[in-house]
This record gives sequence, structure tokens and C-alpha cells, in this order.
Amino acid sequence: MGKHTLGELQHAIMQVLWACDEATVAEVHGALYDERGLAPTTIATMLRKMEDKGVVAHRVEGRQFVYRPVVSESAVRSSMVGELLDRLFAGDPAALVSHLVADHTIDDTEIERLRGLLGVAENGKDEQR
Amino acid sequence: MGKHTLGELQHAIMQVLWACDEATVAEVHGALYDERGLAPTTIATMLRKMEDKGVVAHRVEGRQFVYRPVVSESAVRSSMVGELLDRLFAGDPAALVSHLVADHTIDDTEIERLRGLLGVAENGKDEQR
DNA sequence: TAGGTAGTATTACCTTGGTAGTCGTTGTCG
DNA sequence: CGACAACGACTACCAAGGTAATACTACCTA
Repeated sequence: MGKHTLGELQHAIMQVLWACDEATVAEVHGALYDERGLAPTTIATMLRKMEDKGVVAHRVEGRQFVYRPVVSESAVRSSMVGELLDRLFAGDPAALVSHLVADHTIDDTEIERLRGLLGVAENGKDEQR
Repeated sequence: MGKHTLGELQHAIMQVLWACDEATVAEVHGALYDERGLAPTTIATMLRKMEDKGVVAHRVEGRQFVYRPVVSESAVRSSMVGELLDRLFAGDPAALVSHLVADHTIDDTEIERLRGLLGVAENGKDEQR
């Protein structure tokens, strides 16, 4: 498995594709225009670069390209979270969670929800163990 | 507060500085040489660039520079975790933790530890609520 | 059939991270 | 005093992300 690490814009584009399954350059541009105000050619260029990288693919429909994602959102998440984990927390996920609570990021209502979540996860793993 | 986002090498250098409080170029180079085998000038160049960015500073001792970190490890962590959180999980830390359990990253022994950790954190917050 | 237009291809430029050679200065040792 | 070694300064590249103008092509319509 390669490193599916995406830049800011690339990720934004992927989000559109993940949401739509497929989209033309114009559609992606339209979806991002309000927030970013980029030129259509910028989107097109980025999509080509992303195809070179292997994260999207396209088919031709009439005279326009219809792009679709090749990597899943969860694959990208795994890849990027894993990298951050290794870099910042020596690969220890508990240290990351610990940072989240210590820092600010998670308030106590969240923590309650999380505890529930972890309980469920643990049971789930029990089943298949 | 700025964006204390560090690249791979930059982070490795910072880890040396965080561990030593201060270090000369030669010391940083020595500390990283076994794993990376980089030229001393590479380290020096990187340190200068990092000083431009404001993440390190130096004082002169004899004819060499002694660098020290300007940003703390936890500040960098906050910054980079926060960015990843926004990008990948729409800023929702619970979604990140949820990804960690769903994905692979946390095994059930970890989960147990985590539950303990969250319990403690919650009590801590109870005090000041 | 000519011309406009939609849409891709080409090319170019900027920034940042990474990597390193070479240059110049200065201190030190014989 | 002269040469060498140490060390920072300067310069140069490369890759990747990002941004976009310009060029080209082909279709559609009057």
C-alpha cells in the first residue's frame, strides 16, 4: 500500500468525489467555488496530478472527464492518521488520545460518549477473539 | 498563534532539541546521523530555515551556534493534531478516536487502558466544574 | 462553413521541505 | 607566520502542493 497522503486542496476535492461518487471538473469546481474561489483550470490541473498519483481515475463522457475516487476515505484516514501517530506519538495511539483530553480538544460530554464508544468496541472485539 | 507545522526532518531535529534543551549543529547532526546519515550542512541549512520560521532560535558560543527550541512539543502536537482533526474529521475528536478503534490501530488491551484514562480525565474535570 | 465556446493539454511560476556542495572567515597548531 | 581545520553563509537543486494563464481542439450553431 502506498502513502495516500493528500494536501489541503486535494483532500477537499476528494471529499467532493467521495460525496458524489463521480464528478466532472466543472462539478468539482462548482462545489468548491464558494469557499475557495479557485479557477477551473486549477481544479483540472490538480485532478490530473492526482490521477498521476493514483488517487483518482477518470472516464470520458462526451468531451469532458468524469473523475471518480480510487482510494477510499477510510484508507486516506488510516494513512494520514498513522503517519501523524508515528511522527508525533511514536506510534502509540493511547498517547494521542491522552493528548486530546489533556489539551482542550475533548470536553467532558465528549469523554462520556467516548467511554461508551470504547465499551462497545471492546465487546465487539470480544466476539471475534 | 501561528501554524507550527513541521516536516519529517524538522520534527526529528526538534525532538533532539526538546531532549537536550540546547544543541549545536554538530550535536544535532551526531544525534541523527545513525538513522539518517545526512550531511552536516543539511542540518545547518534546515536549522536556519527553521529559525526563519520561528520554531528555533540560536545564540553564539565561540564560533558555533547553539540552537534551542522556541515552540514546545505540546504546542506542535496541538497544532498538527488540530489540523488533522479539522481536515479529516471535521474537527470532531470523537470521530478520530472512533476511527482508531474501528481501523486497527488500538487493540483491546489498549482500549482497556484508554477507558481508565478517560475515567481519570473526567474526574479531573469534575473537580473544576 | 465560419466562428464562438466548452473543455482538456501545455507550460509556467511560487512556496516549502529536503539535501548538499562550495565559499569565506577565523581560530589554532606547528 | 603559514597552513589547515572548523564552521557558518551562500547558492543550487529536486519534489510536491498549489495556482493559473495560454494554447489547442472539437463541437455546435447560425
